[in-house]
Amino acid sequence: MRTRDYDKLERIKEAMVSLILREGMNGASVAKIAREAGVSPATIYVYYSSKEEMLADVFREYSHASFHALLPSLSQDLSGADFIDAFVRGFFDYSVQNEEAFSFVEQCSRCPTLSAYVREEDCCCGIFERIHAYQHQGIFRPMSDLTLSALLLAPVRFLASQRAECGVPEPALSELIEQLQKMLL
Amino acid sequence: MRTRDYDKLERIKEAMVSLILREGMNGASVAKIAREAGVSPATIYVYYSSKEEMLADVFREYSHASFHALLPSLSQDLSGADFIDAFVRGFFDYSVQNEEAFSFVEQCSRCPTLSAYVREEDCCCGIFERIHAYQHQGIFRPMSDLTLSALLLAPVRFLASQRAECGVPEPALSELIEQLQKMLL
Amino acid sequence: MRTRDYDKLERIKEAMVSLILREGMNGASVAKIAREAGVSPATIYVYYSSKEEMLADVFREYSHASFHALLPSLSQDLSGADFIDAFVRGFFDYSVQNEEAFSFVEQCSRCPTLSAYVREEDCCCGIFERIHAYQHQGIFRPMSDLTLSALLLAPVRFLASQRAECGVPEPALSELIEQLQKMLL
Amino acid sequence: MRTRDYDKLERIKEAMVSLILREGMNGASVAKIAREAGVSPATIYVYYSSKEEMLADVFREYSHASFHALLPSLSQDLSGADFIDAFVRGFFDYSVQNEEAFSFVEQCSRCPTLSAYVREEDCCCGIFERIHAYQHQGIFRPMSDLTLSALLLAPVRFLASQRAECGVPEPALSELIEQLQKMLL
DNA sequence: CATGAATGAGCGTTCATTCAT
DNA sequence: TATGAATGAACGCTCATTCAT
Repeated sequence: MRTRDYDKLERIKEAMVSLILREGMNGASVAKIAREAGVSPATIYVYYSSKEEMLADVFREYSHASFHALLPSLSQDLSGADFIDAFVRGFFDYSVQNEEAFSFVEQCSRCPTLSAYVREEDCCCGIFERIHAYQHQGIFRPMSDLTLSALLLAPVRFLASQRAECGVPEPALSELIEQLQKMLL
Repeated sequence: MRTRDYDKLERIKEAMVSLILREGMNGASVAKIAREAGVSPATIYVYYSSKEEMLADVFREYSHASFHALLPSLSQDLSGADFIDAFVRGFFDYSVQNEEAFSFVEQCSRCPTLSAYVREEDCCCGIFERIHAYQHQGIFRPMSDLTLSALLLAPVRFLASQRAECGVPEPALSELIEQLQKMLL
Repeated sequence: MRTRDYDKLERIKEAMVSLILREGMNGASVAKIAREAGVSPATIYVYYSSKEEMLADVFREYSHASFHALLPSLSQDLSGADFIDAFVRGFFDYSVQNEEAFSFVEQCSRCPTLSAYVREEDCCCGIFERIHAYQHQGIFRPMSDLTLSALLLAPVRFLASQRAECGVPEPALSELIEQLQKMLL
Repeated sequence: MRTRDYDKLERIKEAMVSLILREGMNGASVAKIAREAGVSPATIYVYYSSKEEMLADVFREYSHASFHALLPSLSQDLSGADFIDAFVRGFFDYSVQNEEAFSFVEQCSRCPTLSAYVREEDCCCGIFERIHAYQHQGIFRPMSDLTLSALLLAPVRFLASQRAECGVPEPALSELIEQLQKMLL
């Protein structure tokens, strides 16, 4: 059930990420966000104590969201290959469908003043726990988490970010999955 | 008539990327850049017609620079495995040594208003030509350029960006190289 | 929520015309206007969306004001000669007493980027209606509105603008009135 | 014979008045004037010690020019009526044909910081001498110079300034001449 | 004489934030 | 809670002018 105020907060967050997708971090001023959300600038300060806090909060929330959204589809009994397939496709699809949130998180995570607010390992811990389980079973090759992130997350994000320009044909995704399966299993 | 002082221009560029590394895109105002470069704000407009043009120009220049710097060390007669090793280490080391430029490019390429100014394939074409040669010889597995970028560039950039926080131990880099060799050859 | 302070707005307008009288259009910067009005520069943008809009708005308002102020003293039952006398003296006196507004309007109406905002015939229509009535009665000589403006308005404005330097002795005004009566009746 | 440098100075003056006609006094910056004249900003300071001096000088020059241009056509032996006709039409035509200079002078003469540089009576002295001669002969009615200016100059300038918008049909000019003849003779 | 480079000061405007209701 | 008004500071940029050649 959505209360009216929940709507207001939600509209503020959506206005912010939408503006940031369209105009970059510089284009998202408090006044513009408020106008786009249909509230007064002062209202934003009812929910957040500063713009930085707002950015950090939403950055945190959206950083976790993609992984949380993915978990249900990664049931425990998948084969290694199917797990990789499901994860890569799920992560990619989610990023594409939530383009605004994805672009927002990508921008925040490169920004020196914001990146410290979110530690990647806190976001994808659920996923990594499952991979660790696979590794203990000998299904996944042993590999540091950092390498895993570099190989599993970075390429998918890259493809998702290229989609707007290149369209990322299905083959590239399949090709990537195939290579990752070869590499990780 | 006074002649242009290209040392001044260089200081402007360095001030800009340095500020952006420390404070993010929002922190790099024209006034701050000028102060840090030891010039007047107006001087910046002798060399660039707008802040956006300045960002785009330097973004373009630094985007190419890392690949150009790499080319000499990628001699034609390397084995496939050595090529991957040289490229990954070279790319990583360059990114770490030129931390400011690397962070600047990373931020720009995520910014919707700037990313269009630089097309990745225009930057790394020299590298890709060599890989295509390897592919024709059957040394590299056939693979689309997009997939190649996703697998070769994105993970290394990821590790380079994590270095500040995690320190990226040598093992992770070796591990990555090993996996990439398996995958691409 | 705070309510708009129309006294503040009035001070802004007065500061603007006062500055423009003293220093010309170039001398009236937003910052100076704000300082003189005792408000923040940003406050001006609560009431006007740009400096140009502010100039145009006040130009429009003050252009109408002098004619509106005159109407009451031009009662319908004046003889032709008395009408001319009352109009000329009234228009002159108003211009002299509201020196700042008068100078402001004179400057704006000569400025190519502002003059289009105000059409003279929209300002003095009340006056011209009365003259048309006189003309229908055969009291005023038939004459195009343009000629009427040239003969009735332009000379009075000229005298008003000369006053600061020459002091415009009373005789000149009487002389003018006398000639105009001869000409128009 | 025009030397190259004379051309340069002339181009600067023309660029200035042209810009001021198109964009108003605020739109005519030294840089824009220089660009439009095809010279360097610094070159302007070879001829004038400051922008204010440039404005004042050209204001003075162009203020005199219209009256000087008129004198030849006002031969001594004209009848009073013909003199008025020749003067009004000549003054009007000159203002229309030299639209840029006319608009420039009109703007300068209303500007508090510039108007002091030019005294009207210094410009039209030649004309007024002739009128004084007519007055001594009893052809022109006795009248103060101020009133004369108000009646002869102001209305014509008014019509000239309206021309751009209203087109000032010939009739208005004839009508004005007729009235002025009635009044002054 | 003539120039493009260089500048400190100032431009019009918007910023993130707080005030008063 | 929610608001439009209000703001000092800062924004990107241009100004009139001077410098060095």
